[in-house]
Amino acid sequence: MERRRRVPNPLALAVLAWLLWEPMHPYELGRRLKQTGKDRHIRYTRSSLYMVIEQLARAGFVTAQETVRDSARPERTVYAITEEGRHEVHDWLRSLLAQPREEYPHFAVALSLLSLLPPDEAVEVLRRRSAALAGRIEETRTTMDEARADGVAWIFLVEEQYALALLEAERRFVTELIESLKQPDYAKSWQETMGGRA
Amino acid sequence: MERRRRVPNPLALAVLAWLLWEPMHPYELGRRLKQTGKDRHIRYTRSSLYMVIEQLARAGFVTAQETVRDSARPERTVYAITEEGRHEVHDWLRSLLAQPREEYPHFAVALSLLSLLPPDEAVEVLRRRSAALAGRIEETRTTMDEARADGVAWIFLVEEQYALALLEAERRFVTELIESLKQPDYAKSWQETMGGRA
DNA sequence: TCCTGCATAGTCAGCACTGACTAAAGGAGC
DNA sequence: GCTCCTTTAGTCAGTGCTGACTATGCAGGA
Repeated sequence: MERRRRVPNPLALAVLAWLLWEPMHPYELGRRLKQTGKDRHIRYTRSSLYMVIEQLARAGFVTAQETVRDSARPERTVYAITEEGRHEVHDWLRSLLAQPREEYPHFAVALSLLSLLPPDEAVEVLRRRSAALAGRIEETRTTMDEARADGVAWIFLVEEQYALALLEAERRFVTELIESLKQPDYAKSWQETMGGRA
Repeated sequence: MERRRRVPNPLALAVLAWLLWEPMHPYELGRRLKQTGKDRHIRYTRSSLYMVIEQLARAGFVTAQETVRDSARPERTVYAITEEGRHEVHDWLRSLLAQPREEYPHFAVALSLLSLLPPDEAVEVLRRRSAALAGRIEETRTTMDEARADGVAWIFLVEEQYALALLEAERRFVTELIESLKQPDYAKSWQETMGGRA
């Protein structure tokens, strides 16, 4: 199906995409990722950034162009994307968009063990989640509104729109789940099967 | 906020939960994870299972009980959960349920780069995704129906229900996105800004 | 009787990732 | 002109994870 990528870390895709624009040194890349808020959807730390760029260089997707010593700053290596790198971006992007991947949200694991908790405790923690989700939904909406007010086109906000859709779906799910757990027959059957545990 | 877990891998939570039931050897644990389909929501391979159990033992959440040499099979070490382990399961479970974590779905990264693709190409790949999503939705529904027919209680299917809710939300999102991309003014503005690239 | 394939059970080398550290320059405050 | 904090820029040790490998028993066919 999907052949394994030479550098599977999604951070690598973002790096390649920025280098499509112009050559840059790692620190600059990191700054742009932060500034444009793209780091909200990618697991990003400075050390992993350097690691990933090293891997990209080994794979031949980028090349070290020059080592600049601007005035007196620590020296910075500027990287440029290669032809192979350009190809990789497009191929990877198409495949990520076309094929849903198995994702493993932590919440799903927790849900599969929900029966371990007494019903009232389960309801309590899920209420806390619901409130937290409401907060995130609010935040995301604000971010998007502000961006739109700054004239950012909708196409550059699709990933936020997607995050919002998922958050809202999860919130609906949690709300319904809480209702189900509050039914007296659930409490009863839980007592019968799990009540006598250590 | 959330203090870091000694063994953060979610597979560890599943392992501890099974050991709550009775002591077991690693291979047996793996078999049960597969049989009950819990491996669909956890990143699971045999090697990571052994690694995780080793980590749990170091952390004091499980202890090696005995090394059995049943007839002639390779010897198997049986592990039991400790008091600390029991505590960890409940604490971890509660915190996973109560606090939404930052998840980093690959699709979000891809979406943030959607503007790189020509509109008609974007529409084409997203249509493929939509079809794939429909397939998964169908599969999940079937799995759940079969389980229910076998008398499995709803509480043991919540994680599937959750997966279904997310899949359906994503499908709706993709459908709407395709419609937006098909608008002639998007093609026009894409031509203007991106048309003249390499 | 031998061979092949499959299920059981576990090990390990190599690489990826993270948190913590280094180090120099710029600027604020006194 | 001195001190201290922040920003810029990058390194590295330690640990975690994955794919590929090892090894044994057993069933069934030729």
